[in-house]
Parts: sequence; structure tokens; C-alpha cells
Amino acid sequence: MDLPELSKNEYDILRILWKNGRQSVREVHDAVQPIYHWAYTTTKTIMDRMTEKNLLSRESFHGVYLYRALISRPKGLARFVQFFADRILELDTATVVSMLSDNQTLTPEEIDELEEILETFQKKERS
Amino acid sequence: MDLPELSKNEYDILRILWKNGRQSVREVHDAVQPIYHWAYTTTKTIMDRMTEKNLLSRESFHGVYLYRALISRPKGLARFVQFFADRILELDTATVVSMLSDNQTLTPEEIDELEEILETFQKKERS
DNA sequence: ACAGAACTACTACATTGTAGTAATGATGCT
DNA sequence: AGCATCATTACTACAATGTAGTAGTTCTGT
Repeated sequence: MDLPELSKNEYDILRILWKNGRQSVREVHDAVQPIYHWAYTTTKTIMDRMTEKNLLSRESFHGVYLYRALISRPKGLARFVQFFADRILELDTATVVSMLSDNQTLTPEEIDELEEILETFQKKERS
Repeated sequence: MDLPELSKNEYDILRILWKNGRQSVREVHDAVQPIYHWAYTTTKTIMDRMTEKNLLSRESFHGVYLYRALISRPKGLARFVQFFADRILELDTATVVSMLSDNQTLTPEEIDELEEILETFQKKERS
């Protein structure tokens, strides 16, 4: 499973699921509501497409589907960090990663994972 | 002219033009080549669409079109900074802006402009 | 003056952003 | 228990974006 290129929408859906574990469309929808003022069916469509792409899995639970993130947070973050460091800040990713780690947004294990992802990714990119 | 939502592609084209001033498709194309391995016509299409949206202007110069950015760098950056601070780092934009300013990626005037943009933007967003 | 190279306009098709509609299933009320 | 209503789902739709091909036009070197 290689590093996906997530859209903002997709990323924000994942963010909810990383935070709250498995949830229904309704729950995710209510959670993104303050940020995106989507119609309910918009949330649904995005989540279904993400399921097709294996970014999410879903299982039926008492008549409703519950969705779950299939990629880790470091994996979801990596390309954003890469892009932001590289092309907005124009500095190396290490500085940005250290902000994330100071910040305790990610656990130390997640930081490790992120660092490793970025390393292999950058190596591949240069070749 | 309100704050545009730029795609990564669009942003990277603008980045070239901010750096180098007015350029032909060929020049921009060669400059993005290391990052995106686009076909020449892809670069062209993106730039034409950006022209339609008034992100770029173009003028004919000895039989070739030269393109120029119509928005300032702080304007182009603002939404990325906003998104990144808010949803990736989950901290306020000030911290990120201070990185940009330490970094001398932007001139002090550009930093000022960026700060102002973010302020009004966030005010609007909350309302 | 013409062959080939570069440039431009137009077209194309898949994916994403955003949402509506119709069908199906669950729930509450009488 | 039976029906009206509400929520959920599947399917469809249409514009914008990502990515590129083709055909026509212009330039340039010989």
C-alpha cells in the first residue's frame, strides 16, 4: 500500500476517523459540519469513493454502515508535510516534523513512522 | 479579488512566476519538469485555465505569449498556511507564519501582507 | 521557399467536488 | 399491527481539475 495523495476533503474525513475510531456517515458528517457545510449526501459520496479506493473500510452494524480508516495518520500526513516543507516553507521536512513532535499532535511512535515514510519517499523521489 | 483556493499544480506554476517574473509556457514547463513530469501541453492547459480564471495574465511578445502572476505570493500562500496550521499541525497560524519569517522565504512586507490576510480571513470564517 | 520545430487552440477522458432523487429500511405513534 | 415519517443508501448528474493528444499555425534555418 503506497503513499496516497489525499485531497483536503479526504484528509479531513480521515482526521475524524483517526480521532474517533469507527463511525457512521452521520457522525462523520456532523463532525465536519463546522468546517465544510456539505450536504449529507456529499459526505456520503466522498466516503463511498474513499471506500472504493481502500482508504476506508466499512461494515454493517445493526443496519447502519460504520466506516474505519485503513491508513495510519502518519501515512495520511506525509505528503502534506512533504509538500508544505518543500514548496511553501522551502525548508527540509525535518523542521516541520520537529514542530509536529514538539506539538504533541502525534505520538512518538507516529513521529517515528512519519520520519521513516518521508525518508523512503524522498529517496524514491530523487531517483 | 478574494482569496483563491489554489490546487497544488496552480500553486507551483505561480511559484515559478513569482520567482522569475513573466515567462513563456516553455520556460515554466522546463522549470516544473523536475517536480511534475508533465507533457508540455499539460503545462499549457493549466496555464490557459489559470488565465481564464484571472490567476495569470498573458501578452504576446514577438509571437510568443508571456504569462505573469496576477496575485501576490502572500495571497497564494494564505490558504495553504491556514490549512496546514489548522488541520495538520493543529496549532494557530502565528507559529507557522513565524517560521516563514525566520526562514526569510518571504520579505518582511510579504509577511505583513500574509498576516493581514490571515487575520481577515479567519475573522470571516468564524462568522 | 520549404522542411522541420515550436507554439497554440481545441478536444478528450478520468477523477474529484458537490449535490439531488429514488428506493429501502427503521421508528414512532395511534 | 399498520401506516406515516425520518434516516440511510444507491444511483445519477454536472462542473471543475488532472492529464494529455491532435491538428493547425507560425517561426527558423538552410
